[in-house]
Amino acid sequence: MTLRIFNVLGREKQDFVPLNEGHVNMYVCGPTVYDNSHIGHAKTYVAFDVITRYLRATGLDVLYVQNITDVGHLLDSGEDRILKKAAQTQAKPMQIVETYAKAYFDAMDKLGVQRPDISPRASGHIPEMFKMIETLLEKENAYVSNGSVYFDVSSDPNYGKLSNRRLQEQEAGTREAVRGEKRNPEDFALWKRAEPEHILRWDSPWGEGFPGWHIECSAMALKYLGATFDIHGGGIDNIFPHNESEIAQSECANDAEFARYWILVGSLTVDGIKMSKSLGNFITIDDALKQFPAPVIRYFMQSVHYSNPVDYSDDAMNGAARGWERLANAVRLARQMGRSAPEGSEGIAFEERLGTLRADFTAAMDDDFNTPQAIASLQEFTRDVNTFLNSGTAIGRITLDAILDTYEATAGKVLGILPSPEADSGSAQREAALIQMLIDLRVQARKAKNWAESDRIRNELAAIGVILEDRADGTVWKVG
RNA sequence: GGCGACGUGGCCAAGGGGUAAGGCAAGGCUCUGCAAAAGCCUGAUCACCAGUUCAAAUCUGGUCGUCGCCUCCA
Repeated sequence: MTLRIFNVLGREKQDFVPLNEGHVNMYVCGPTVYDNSHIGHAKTYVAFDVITRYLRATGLDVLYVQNITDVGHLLDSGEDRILKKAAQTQAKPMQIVETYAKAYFDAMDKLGVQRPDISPRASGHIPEMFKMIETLLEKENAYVSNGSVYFDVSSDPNYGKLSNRRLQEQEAGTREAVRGEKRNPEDFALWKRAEPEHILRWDSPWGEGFPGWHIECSAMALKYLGATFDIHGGGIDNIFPHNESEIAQSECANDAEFARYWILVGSLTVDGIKMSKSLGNFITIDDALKQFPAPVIRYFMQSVHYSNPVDYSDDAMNGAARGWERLANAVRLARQMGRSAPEGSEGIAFEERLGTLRADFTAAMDDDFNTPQAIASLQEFTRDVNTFLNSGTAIGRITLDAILDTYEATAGKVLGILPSPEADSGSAQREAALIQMLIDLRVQARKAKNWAESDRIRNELAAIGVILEDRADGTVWKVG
């Protein structure tokens, strides 16, 4: 079975064949760091995190580049969004950038998103952009106008091939101020002349200015991944004009195909509508983490295929939380049983079921990273695991470890949704020992049928977040 | 107006020509001092209409509806 990917370029599912066998070069459009990251970012970057993890799990060597945009883009008011924020907070632009770049990485770390191999910043690649712009000028794909440089869309017959947009059909609704400088309204800026009040500015062959809206990705992708690379990712909302323009610039400048596979992620809405500050439905990742643990958020994001839009709502999140809980409980039970299990391989016949789960999981992921299907496989598997663990038959350490290894290889390493293991630190061990002492006391009370005392211990532990569950073979605990 | 996605049981959501995965919720049951956890059982003909076909939720055309993009956006 080979991996198949829905290539937005061409809109069909294709066998994935890397340019260089065994290696995958991937570029994903990163965030503009001018504010806290929200759950829409979480959806996109969790998706590419899982994609990267899966590619690596299949043995591919992935080089994952994701930019940090820190040069600002124009707002429709004509203001630069980073400058706008800087004015609001009386801070220097680069202070804003630094603050939110850190916040972005913090948020991603908390979500268990593995960091890209390279996180290049636009502001550090101005020379690379110059070079590409100059090439485009030499080849007459671009022209200078009043201190700015524009890409001449009419010079690229392929413009529109990703988004299926043909020029004539678009509204010519560009801002008045800029329209006069362009030959065609559809032309986009490679370099923009800086007005006097513009703080973020660089010297350039065309005067002081700042980079256009799309050139950074083209320049950085070229630098780190080469003219042609395997996968370009991002949010579907950037398909036009951003991704389309990236392709145009790069393919005209490099005389080579740009990205071979385009993977674009569906957007996230909140209660059915797009997040926006003015609507007050803007949910940051930190807000979400106050309500739900990271694995639940990941589970939720992956319960819908990456290419589909997902709607964030209390009902959906609570459903995801309960569903995740079921998987997590089975894993935690297996871990607990492992601590007191006999060393042997009793119950090893269950291994056959481990094999089918791995096969089902792989088949699902090979089919365009079908995480909802993969999770369904895990849920069915978990039903069988629960039946097995609760069957009362002796289960040896080797068998329990095999079950846990299987969870780790699928839900853990690839999906990143396993509950964190109980820490091995000294204080955690002390805590566990104390809890065990209380459990032992309660066992005495239960033997004496002292239900009041038994319930008191359980309730008081519950109040501090330790949940006790009585099983036929003893009492287990978990942090709730 | 143009481009694109989508409409599957109360909710979330896979599938996508051969007769509807999975999760949540609900009800019943088993286990159980109670609780929790876990397991078992119960439910949809796939927005609507018209075609193609031996066969359609899956293909084609149309209708209605929802969402996103077309200006920065993950």
